[in-house]
Amino acid sequence: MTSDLQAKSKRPARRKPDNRKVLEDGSSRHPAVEPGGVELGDLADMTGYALRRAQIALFEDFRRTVGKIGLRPAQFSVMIVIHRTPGLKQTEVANALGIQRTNFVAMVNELERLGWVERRALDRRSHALHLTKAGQSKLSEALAIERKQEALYDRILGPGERLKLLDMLRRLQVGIETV
Amino acid sequence: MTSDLQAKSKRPARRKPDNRKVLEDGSSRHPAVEPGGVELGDLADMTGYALRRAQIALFEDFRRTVGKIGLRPAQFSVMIVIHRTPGLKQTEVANALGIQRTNFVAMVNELERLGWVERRALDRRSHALHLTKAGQSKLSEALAIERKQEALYDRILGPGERLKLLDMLRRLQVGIETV
DNA sequence: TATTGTTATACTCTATAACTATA
DNA sequence: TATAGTTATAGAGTATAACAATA
Repeated sequence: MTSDLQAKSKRPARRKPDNRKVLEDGSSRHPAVEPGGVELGDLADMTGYALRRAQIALFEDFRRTVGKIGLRPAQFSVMIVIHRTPGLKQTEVANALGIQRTNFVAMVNELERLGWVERRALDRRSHALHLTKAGQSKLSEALAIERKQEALYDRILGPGERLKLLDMLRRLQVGIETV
Repeated sequence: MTSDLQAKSKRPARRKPDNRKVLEDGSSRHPAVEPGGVELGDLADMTGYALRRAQIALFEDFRRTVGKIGLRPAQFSVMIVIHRTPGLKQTEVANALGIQRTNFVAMVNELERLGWVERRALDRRSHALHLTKAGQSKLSEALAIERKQEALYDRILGPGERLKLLDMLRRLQVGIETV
């Protein structure tokens, strides 16, 4: 799967035959091929690409499940943080989640409009964020649904594997951010 | 880390003290805390969130490195597929990468404008995509940089772990998409 | 009739600059 | 002077509908 790029490959004109190997050991060595039968080439071995496709799949799964009760992923994450530590300021929540405070304003506006979050004046320039009763019950619903999906991921990956995945993802993220 | 949500927690007013445990075994049990010291709560154990943050970190890394020579992630992926199988039609490449053909038009326009990709008429309604010489050398440069980053990810994760991560990501993606 | 490429459009997410009022 | 919130704005990325030309 290395790329002899500059080698001016005397490649047959178009669409080379499908030589994909089926490995003997039955391990899930990727097919490196998408539905249409088109090969992904070097892309199939790249961490960032695998990460992107998996993340898209999980977000779509979120929208299909938790999304059914009207929560988007970002809103869900905000409500979890506020529930965990009531009274945080907007900037604190935004920073914790990697959201810019300028984009966070509209988000809180919408969550307030939906009646799930409220701003309480801390002093005259900062707001403490809290979940309303409705927000707490909405979050509770969402967490229950999400827990079921995590169970699905557990079954897909096999025993103990999901926790290993979480650990690797965090190590990778932290490792890259601190280089 | 379970959420006693409906339990109407008689939680102390604000900002509970930092009770995070440092595990004895030195394993990388996540801190569940972001830079500002704000806890992520249930979010810290969710696959989708870990995936999202890791993916953002890797894309930023991509922009810092491969991005330096003027390629964005999506352009990179398109050029890899075209290089792997020259002569594919627009729709084929777009499908393989999960891009809608309607959004793919502007992408190919830009890649053509940059002189890296060319459309060749197959018949009078479909175009075969090919890399130009400049496109091949640009891709070659990009692949070399990307390979170095993969080596970094290898070092961060430890021996053999990156391949295990790739395998888990693909199994998770396929598992979710085929439910 | 189905396919291929295309335009137009809209919505979300994200990024930057600049402003206000407060501490 | 620095901070918290805000507005305006622009750019990606992504989604749908509709259309023309062609197979």
